[in-house]
Amino acid sequence: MAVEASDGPVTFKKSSASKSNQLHSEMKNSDSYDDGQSNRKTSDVPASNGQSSSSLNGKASAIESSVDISKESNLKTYTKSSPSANSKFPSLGNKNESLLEKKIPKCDDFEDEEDNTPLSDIRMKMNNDNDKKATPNALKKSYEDSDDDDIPLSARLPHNTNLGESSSNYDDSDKQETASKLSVKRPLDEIGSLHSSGKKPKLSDPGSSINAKQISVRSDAKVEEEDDDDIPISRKKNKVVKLMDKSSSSKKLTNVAKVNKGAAPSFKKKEKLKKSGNESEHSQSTKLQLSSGDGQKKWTTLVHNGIIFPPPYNPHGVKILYKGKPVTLTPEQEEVATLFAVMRDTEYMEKEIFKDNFWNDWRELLGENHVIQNLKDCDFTPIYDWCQIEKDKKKQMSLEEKKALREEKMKQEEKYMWAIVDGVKEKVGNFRAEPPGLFRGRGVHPKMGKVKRRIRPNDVVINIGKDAPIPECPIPGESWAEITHDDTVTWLAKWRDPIKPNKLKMVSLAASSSWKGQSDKEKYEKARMLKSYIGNIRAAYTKGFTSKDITKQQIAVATYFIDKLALRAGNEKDDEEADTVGCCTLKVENVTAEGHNKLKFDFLGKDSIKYENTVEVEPPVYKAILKFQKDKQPGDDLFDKLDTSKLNAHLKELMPNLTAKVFRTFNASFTLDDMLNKETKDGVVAEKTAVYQHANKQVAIICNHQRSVSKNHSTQISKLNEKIDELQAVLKELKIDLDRARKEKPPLKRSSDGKNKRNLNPEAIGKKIAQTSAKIEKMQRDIHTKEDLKTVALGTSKINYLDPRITVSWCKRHEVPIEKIYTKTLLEKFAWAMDVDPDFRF
DNA sequence: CTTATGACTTGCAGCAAGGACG
DNA sequence: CGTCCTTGCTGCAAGTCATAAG
Repeated sequence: MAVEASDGPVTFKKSSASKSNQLHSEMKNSDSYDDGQSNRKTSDVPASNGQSSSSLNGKASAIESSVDISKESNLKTYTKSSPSANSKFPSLGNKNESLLEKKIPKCDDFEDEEDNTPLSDIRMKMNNDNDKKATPNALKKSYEDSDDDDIPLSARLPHNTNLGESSSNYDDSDKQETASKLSVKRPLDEIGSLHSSGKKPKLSDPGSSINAKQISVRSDAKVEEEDDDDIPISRKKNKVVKLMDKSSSSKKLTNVAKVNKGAAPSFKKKEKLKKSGNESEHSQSTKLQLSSGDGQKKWTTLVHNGIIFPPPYNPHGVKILYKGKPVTLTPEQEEVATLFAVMRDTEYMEKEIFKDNFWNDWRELLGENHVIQNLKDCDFTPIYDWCQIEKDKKKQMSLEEKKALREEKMKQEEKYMWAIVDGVKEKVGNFRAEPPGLFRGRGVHPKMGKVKRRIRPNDVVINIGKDAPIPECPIPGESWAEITHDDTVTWLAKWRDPIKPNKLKMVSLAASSSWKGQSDKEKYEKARMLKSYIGNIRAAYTKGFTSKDITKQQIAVATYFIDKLALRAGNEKDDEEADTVGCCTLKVENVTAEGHNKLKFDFLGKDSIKYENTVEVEPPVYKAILKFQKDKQPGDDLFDKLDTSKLNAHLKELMPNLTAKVFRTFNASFTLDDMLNKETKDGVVAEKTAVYQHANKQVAIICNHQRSVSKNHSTQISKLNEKIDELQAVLKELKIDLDRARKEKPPLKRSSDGKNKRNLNPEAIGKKIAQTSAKIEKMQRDIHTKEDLKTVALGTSKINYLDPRITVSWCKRHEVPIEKIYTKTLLEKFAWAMDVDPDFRF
């Protein structure tokens, strides 16, 4: 393959390759993918922030309740093979339209695009000049793609005709039918009625904090819903509630577990039985009918209980020392002092800005004429020690006590954990107001150390259905700032960030919710669409490299970077934030021309993560960069004629809804799909998951997802090495024993303790040798992967960039249990992708 | 147009729960 | 069967991008 593109202008050389070296030089060896060439460097992550947790934060871990159920449903869906997709993602119609009318799904852009895009010709042209030299997989692939670009889209993506509706289904011939037949999808109310003989379910459990006007409770309860149809809703509701409780019980857990692990691996190949009909039943949990468009109505009914606040500050009365003397503080002053005290052994304490900012804010609380006149003379040790003791006490608590505490918390929080959206119960993401704390920015942040004051109900705007009861304000005597009923947004509550007052903090549904699932899916569909446009786009920007119009030229080069290097767009930032850059905000000093068409990138990107990479670029790009840098200072903008909105406006001319970030998604998913399909061999599951991990790692490298090396990394490594040494010694002895045994001599005494060993026959010794060396090998592999991944973060791409359908379909094809790849929460998050066709390709 | 703001996604680190280990 | 380690999950900061406002 690859042939085709090889003559064109765009040289996507080692993009990923070069990047791969990016993280550490260590990994260069042994990694077949990092072939080379590129000059990667080690980037030392400036791991900025040592967070120490303040004891104030309660972290409640989200508990299983609903989880299990949904899991179950996933499995179900799974097993029964794909046909349910449609119902899961109902068309985007308006709830009010009759279902039947909706036969032809309304497609967003996707469909249209395809139709009117005259890609073919353009593409053809392109192919001829496409050049893709050492293209790394991703790009290479894309090139190939562009090759088939001449194939009429319709032919290429036959199934996608209805993208808007159900892109995931490749062959939905029958589904289609099904859909129109029982266009159950949709409106929950409708679904509700379906199941409940037309009445709107009423949720009126007095005990429950949520009173929904209409609830048909699907997702979680769906299991039983089916048999419940004739039960009066009110009762049903109770049942549902119960069910949910149950779900957290171990019983349910076990069931699920059984299903999973049992004889039926999650991804056994199944013949695809396509039944039409009854899928609607299962299509539950995700009814995504939201349209992607903005300003669109996102919901009809929305019921929730608002948010919960941290408990009020409980003064401990411990005094700090000022110039050696104890000072009594008011509770407010003490609270802030405590926030500072607990940060004693973080690296923030070495940062002057941090201390200055803290002092400024604290001083305000102390008042002008306070005894305490400077921070330097304050000794917070007493408070620090007190906190340590408290921490220890907590640690010492018995298991029961801890459990009781946790349950207590759960009980308090439970009502906040759920919202009912259009009758469907959904998990809420973060329903806790952020506790007060000292702001920790990442990198060199001008505001670090500022006091993040306590959020009160009066700061919080609640967004809720008109007919829903207004959540009771959890703090007596206070009240919400405002109640809105904005059905064009998906947040349930918001407040202004006290640190950056023009930033908002919002409470919305959890990642497993339909809202999130739907937009996630749309995101990946958009990226997939880019696949068919990419050839074109590359041709276009290649042409632009030499444009006389400097703006166009800059756009071309910027797009090239975004495509090739997966750079972020790079919005403008103000001085109140850490100084980081993205593509459009690159400074002259961030890119160095090193000769031979090599450009060295070196800058701090999002979260102040260092991006360091040297790449060979197209000669015209190289020239263009030299030109852009000419007559500028190091700190000047490289792309002075450009900003993200201009760039995105341009991208939109090339493909509908295209923006810069789509390239990251595209490159990531494409790479995964490509690598999985090239690398996966027959073998045991562990080998396959290793392939997956390897692909995942490449993606992480492309996206520059780093993590800081854990503090005890080196100790861990040396421990492993020690063990290996020990085993090696054992091995040596065994070999001697083997020799002797063959000569029928008894084994020597054990060197370690001088005791006698059992006299074994050669076979037995041979076996031991094999075992031991296997152990050694395994440990060596462990060390290797550990080193390999010590600065690479795989999670971010798995969560945000890799189309789960690639993973799921791959698992199905290769009989890898999906649980080997996705954790429980990820399975929930990706519920929408579980029933993908095994043949799905990105 | 430019700037501000709002809505929503992406990102790393820390923590705590769960698993491996001796 | 406690301790050490690993890992998943949450917290919240920091991006992107559309749009409203000036």
